[in-house]
Amino acid sequence: MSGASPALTPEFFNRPADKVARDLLGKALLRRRGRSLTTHIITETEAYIGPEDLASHAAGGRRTKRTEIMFGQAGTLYVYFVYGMHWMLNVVTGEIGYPAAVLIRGIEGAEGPARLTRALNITGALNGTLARKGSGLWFTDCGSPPARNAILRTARIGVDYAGPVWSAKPYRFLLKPGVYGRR
DNA sequence: TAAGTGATCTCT
DNA sequence: GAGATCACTTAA
Repeated sequence: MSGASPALTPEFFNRPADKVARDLLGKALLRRRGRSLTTHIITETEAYIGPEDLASHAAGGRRTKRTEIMFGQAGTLYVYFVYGMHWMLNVVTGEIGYPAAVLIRGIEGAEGPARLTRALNITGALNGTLARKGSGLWFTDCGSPPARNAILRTARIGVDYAGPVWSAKPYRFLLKPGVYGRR
């Protein structure tokens, strides 16, 4: 259960973002820095889905230098800087030309989107790279997927600016406490 | 509950 | 160029 498992492919990510977000729970995030390789179970994700999604950076189909990545190849890493101090790690999903991504919000041992990027030393240097084995960061299967009743769905965090409808969408996914040794 | 921190985007 | 905003965390 480590770098030996095959990496999740662009095909895995070329699906609706909410499905990808759900399926990433219990998967492994692998980080290589020099000779060190670490493996981390994903415990929390959020989906940002398409031009209609007012919580998304690409809401309204907005294409800027920053959001351009979200329109690109599924499986590409989207890493951006926010609040003057935090890096956020996302993976692009869906067809090229359709802006969508999944925010990785938590891994076992580092719950919280900024905490995990700090723990794994993830920065904008990874922005725009394809997540694949041999790059600095990629994903693998990690045993059998969690049971459906081990997964919680809630509204997304910190997206009140999106208005009542879109901030309430149940696009946040997390493993129930106790699953995969999570406390 | 509020401060911290700086890139990014939208107006002039 | 100026001003607002921000997919968060920490310390109180």
